[in-house]
Amino acid sequence: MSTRGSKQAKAAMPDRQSRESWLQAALQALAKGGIDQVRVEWLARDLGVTKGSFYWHFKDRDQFLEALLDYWAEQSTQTVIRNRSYPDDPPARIRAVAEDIVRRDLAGMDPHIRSWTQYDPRRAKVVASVDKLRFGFLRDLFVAAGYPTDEAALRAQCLYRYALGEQFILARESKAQRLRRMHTQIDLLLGP
Amino acid sequence: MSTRGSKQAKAAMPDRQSRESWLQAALQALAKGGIDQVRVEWLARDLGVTKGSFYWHFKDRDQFLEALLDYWAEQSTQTVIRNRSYPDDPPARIRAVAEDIVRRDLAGMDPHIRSWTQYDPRRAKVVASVDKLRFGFLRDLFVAAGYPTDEAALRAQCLYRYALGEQFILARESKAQRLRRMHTQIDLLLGP
DNA sequence: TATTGTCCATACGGATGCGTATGGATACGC
DNA sequence: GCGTATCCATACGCATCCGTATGGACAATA
Repeated sequence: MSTRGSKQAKAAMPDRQSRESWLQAALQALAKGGIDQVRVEWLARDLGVTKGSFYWHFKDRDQFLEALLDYWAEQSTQTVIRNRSYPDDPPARIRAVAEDIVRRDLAGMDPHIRSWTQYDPRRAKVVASVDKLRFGFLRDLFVAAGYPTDEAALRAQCLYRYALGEQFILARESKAQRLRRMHTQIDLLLGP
Repeated sequence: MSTRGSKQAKAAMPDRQSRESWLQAALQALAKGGIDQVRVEWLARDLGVTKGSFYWHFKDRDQFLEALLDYWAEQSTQTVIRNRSYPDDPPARIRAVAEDIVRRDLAGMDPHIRSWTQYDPRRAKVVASVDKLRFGFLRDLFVAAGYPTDEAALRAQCLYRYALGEQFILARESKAQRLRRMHTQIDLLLGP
């Protein structure tokens, strides 16, 4: 974690930030309180530096937010990619992917991301492409599990929205509870 | 619409605002771009008045946001209440409620509400109570449709999260498309 | 050691939005 | 018609945050 400089990372030079460390900090701030928690000076304080660093790495806040969205999209699709190389057991893979969605730290970020991007066509496009990728992957798994294409799409949509909605329900439940219920849910969707 | 004064509304006195007209405007702003679009001076501009009005009706912005959340909660649960007096055909009622959730103008507001309230325990509590009410209503319908309690809860959870997730998917689809797919979805959940 | 490149600190100007103070306008009871 | 209550306009101080300008610290290279 925390890719330090650009060329080498020897030992000294404390608190030198990289582009990515700023993005990482922003992602954490975003997860905590939405996009209006992503303030240049606050991130700087979190990182222990000043704005000077920020404006060296980025042109301005807008461009930074652009990069942030891309960063999120990349992180959010790695979940999918990583699960491509799973043993050839569709139901197990479905469970794995769904679990991954719940388990990741990125969980809980979606409401903020979507609230933020909803009314900006450019940004909405990025989110839509993430949705498309993740959904398509789920659908293919249902197809692989033996359902005809329509049926598979339907069930994938149900599961995807379930996983999404799961992040927005503010009930105080343990992760274990959530996972268990999601498993039951998947069993239902893998039924007849 | 636009409840005018407090006592009577004769003819003159243009642009007198009520508490509720402020809340209504705020709700619209919220739906458009999240909580940081709810700014006192912007709402004033929208309503054609100045801040003076705002600070007559409300103590400050915080108290106003408090009231706004309650206002949303009230609006969001009216959907449920209204459907309590529906003919005694559980599947039909399920469809009606689900449609209502999609159709209402409050649809699309949820991501903003949840992004806003997620990390504030007091506010999260309000949202949680709304969820509880709406979910409970759905679950009872599934029970009425003949499922045992666990099964009913499971299916209700699936449907509720589906309806929630539906608001967060930014895909460009018509309302008709969404409704049609939701119907198919419900058929799946009303299956064996 | 001198030089260059990388990264950050400091200090400032400007914009924006919150909250307050005060007075004005209109409607209503008497 | 007069006083009072209701509701809003105007103008101000204040804090916050963005972006820039400028110089300094440190490492790498020669």
